[in-house]
Amino acid sequence: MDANEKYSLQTKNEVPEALELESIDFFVRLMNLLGLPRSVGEIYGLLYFNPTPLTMDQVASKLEISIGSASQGLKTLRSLKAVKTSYVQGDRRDHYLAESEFRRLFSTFLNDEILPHLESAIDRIKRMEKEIPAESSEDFEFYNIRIEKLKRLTKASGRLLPALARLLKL
Amino acid sequence: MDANEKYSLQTKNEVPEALELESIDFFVRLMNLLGLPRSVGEIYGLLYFNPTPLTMDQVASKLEISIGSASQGLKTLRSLKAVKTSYVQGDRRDHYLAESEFRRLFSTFLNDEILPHLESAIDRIKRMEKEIPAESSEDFEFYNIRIEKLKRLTKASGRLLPALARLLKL
DNA sequence: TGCTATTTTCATTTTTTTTTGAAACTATTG
DNA sequence: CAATAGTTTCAAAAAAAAATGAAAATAGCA
Repeated sequence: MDANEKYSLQTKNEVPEALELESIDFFVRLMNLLGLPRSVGEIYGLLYFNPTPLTMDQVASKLEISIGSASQGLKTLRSLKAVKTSYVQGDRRDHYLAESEFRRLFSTFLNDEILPHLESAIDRIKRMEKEIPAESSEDFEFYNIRIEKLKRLTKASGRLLPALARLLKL
Repeated sequence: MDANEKYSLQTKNEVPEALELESIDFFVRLMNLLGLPRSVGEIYGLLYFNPTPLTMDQVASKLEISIGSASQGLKTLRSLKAVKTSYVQGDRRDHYLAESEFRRLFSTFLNDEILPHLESAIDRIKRMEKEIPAESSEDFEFYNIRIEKLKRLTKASGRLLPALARLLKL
C-alpha cells in the first residue's frame, strides 16, 4: 500500500464541509482574539474536526494557502502545544492532529505571551516610583495614588492569570 | 487671563519626563495586548500621570502625532470609558483626564469586544451539532466529543468573563 | 553515501492597519 | 450672524503584519 492509497483510505469518510467551515470560522475568530494570524486559526479549525491526522501538504491544499504559511502556522501551533504530530506507518511525512485540550493551549499562551509582560511591568513600576517628585510637591499624592493603582492592577493580574488557567481545565 | 497664560499655569509643575516615558511605554504595551493601536496607548499613558487635564492639541504636540490621530485615539478612549473630559472655565477646548479605574476600562472592553464573540459562538456550536454525521458513522463519537469540548469552553468563558470583570475592581 | 521527499527559512510581494493632513463640520463668541 | 477656534472625518500615504514562493536545509531511505 503506497502513500496515495493510504491517503484515499484516510479520507474516505470525509468531514462534512459545513462543519469544517464553521470550525475554521470559529477558530479564526478565537485565534484573532488572541492576536494570532488568520492562517493559524484556519489550520487549527481544519484539524479540530479531522478524525485522521493531516500532513502539511494536505493542510495547505485544503485551505489553499502556501506551504510556507502552513509551515509557519504549524510551527506556531506546535509552540502553543495546540497540535501534536502522530506517526503514520510507512509515511515519512509529519501528520498533525489538533490538541483538543484547551487548558493546555491557554496555559501555554498565558505563560508565553502574558506573564513576561507582567514581569516587566513589575520592574517598570519600581522605576516609576523612583521618579515621583518630592513629598513636598503639590502633586505628590496624585502620583502615589496612580502608582498604587498600577500596583494593584499587576497584583490582581498576577493572581488572576493562574486562576484563569486553572479554571480552563476543559 | 487668556488661554496661553492658563496653559503656562497648568504646566508649571511638569510631570517628570522619565515617569511620563515609562507610563507611555507601559500603556502602549498594555493596549497592544488588547489589540489597540500604539497611538491609543500613548495618549492614555500620557494622560495617566498628568495631574491636570490636557487638550487634544497638547496631547498631539507632546506626543508628536497628528491631530487626526489624537482625535481618533481620544474617541476610542472615550468609547472605552478610559478618559473623561473636564470643564475648564473660560476655555472652550475639551480637556481630557485619564480614568484611572481600570475596572471600568476592562469591563467596557469585555462587554464590547469579548461578549459578542461569545454569543455568536453559542449559535455557531448549535449549527455545528446539526452537521455531525449519523450515529452509525465510525467517527460519530469523535465529533461529539469535539462539540462537547467546545460547549464546555464557551460555558467556562461565559462564567469566567463576569468573574474577571468583578475581580478587576481596582 | 548519495538521492530524493519533506520541511524550513527568508527576501519579496500582498494585504491590512494605522497615521496623516486637509477639507468639512460644529460650536462659541464678539 | 459672521468670524474663527476647535473638532471630526476620510481619502491618501506610510507603516506594519502576513502570505508567498523559491532556495536552502534536513531527514529518511536505497
